[in-house]
Amino acid sequence: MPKQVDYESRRRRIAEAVCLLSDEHGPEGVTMRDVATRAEVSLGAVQRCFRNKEEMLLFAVDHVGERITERVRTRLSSSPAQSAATALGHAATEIALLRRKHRAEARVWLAFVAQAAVSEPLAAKLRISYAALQDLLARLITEASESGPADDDAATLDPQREARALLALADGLTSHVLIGHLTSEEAEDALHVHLVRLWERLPTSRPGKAV
Amino acid sequence: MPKQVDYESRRRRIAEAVCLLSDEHGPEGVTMRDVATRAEVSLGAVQRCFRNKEEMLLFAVDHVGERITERVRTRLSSSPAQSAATALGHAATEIALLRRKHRAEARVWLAFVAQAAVSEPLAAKLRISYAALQDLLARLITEASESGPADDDAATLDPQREARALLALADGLTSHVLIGHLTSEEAEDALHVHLVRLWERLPTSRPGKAV
DNA sequence: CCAGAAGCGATACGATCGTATTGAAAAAGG
DNA sequence: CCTTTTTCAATACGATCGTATCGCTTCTGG
Repeated sequence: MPKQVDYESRRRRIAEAVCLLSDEHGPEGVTMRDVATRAEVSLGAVQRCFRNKEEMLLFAVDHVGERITERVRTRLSSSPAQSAATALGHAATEIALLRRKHRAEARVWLAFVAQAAVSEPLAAKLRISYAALQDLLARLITEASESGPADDDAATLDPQREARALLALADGLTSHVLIGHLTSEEAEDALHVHLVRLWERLPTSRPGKAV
Repeated sequence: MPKQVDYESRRRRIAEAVCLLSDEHGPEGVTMRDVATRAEVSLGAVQRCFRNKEEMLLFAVDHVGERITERVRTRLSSSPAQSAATALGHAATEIALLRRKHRAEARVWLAFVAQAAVSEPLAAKLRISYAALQDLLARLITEASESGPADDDAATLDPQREARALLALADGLTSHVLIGHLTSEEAEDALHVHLVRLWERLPTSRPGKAV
């Protein structure tokens, strides 16, 4: 066989280029040629990595999804959760992609979400990422409510329900920041308020204050 | 002069076609030719109505924005607010575009939001619509909190802050429904819960139950 | 050592896009 | 009634897209 190339790393490299270009012109605005140029490979190389453009975009959205969920996870394990509540705050803030550093990632994500409303295979990929994020949030909420005193009264909070709302709020805030309707400070404030109210409803005795 | 045509009505007719096609293929996927066909006019007619494609898309997004805000307004005036709280519920549900009937409108809106993250003039248009919606929500929240007993204690709720969060939540829920991560029932439930908790914080004596 | 499979960059091709242009039809003014 | 101006539909044009194809290089298995 001929020169062996690491296809996996090349695909990732191309996915990075797709993200950079999607950030600039939207995912539909990226061309195979631009991707090749940005990834510093030939057009033919891109074609050999992916059968067609759609496959390339699908791979890229998977790539972004993994990066985001992974970053949330590392953020959680790095600050080893003084309390589940603060961990939840970190996770939510991370998901909202509010930091200016991650503005590009947020734009890419939003662009793919919009595209997914029209492309079912893309939507399927996104659902996987969203389900993972929601489960993660729900788990944190569960931990947070269990870390409190024994919850004597019956059902206090439905973690999945709370996670759904939190995830939707984070996503909505992110898009509003992206189009300039909100400043990132306003968005962060809204997220903060939401979390504080969530904690107030936890059966925990001490009214947590950390964020 | 030659045959006089009503340009304004034609522009609206074309905008409708743009919406229909954006719902199917995304706003970037619409072509001038398809728009002309769908609007049952010639390509030349479309060109005479709008200098170029971008102008056409901008007009279309304005059109959708007006339709949405107007529908929210009429919904409010039609059910003459037994209480400001129920009016707020109606408004939020309407904004979230959760009804299947308005799924297309929601898709169009989401598509334009994503596009706006890349196109500043489009973002400017969207900001206007969002500001109008947020103000409307804030006004309703204000009314709702004033309808209660004299709020003796100081600041109880910041209407603009609550409106921001509510709007973001509605938007996030809508997009999650669109990509199939949530059912419209789950989204409606999340919105409902959020509103109930909002009312619990109102200085109103009677813990309102209507939605 | 060498035949051949696999990877490579470059180019070609057909389709489709937005926009420009063209010539005929139509309505108002003199 | 005829000129003039506006509108119309249709076609032309250049650019750009995704994809297919084609030699040439490069490395491995026998």
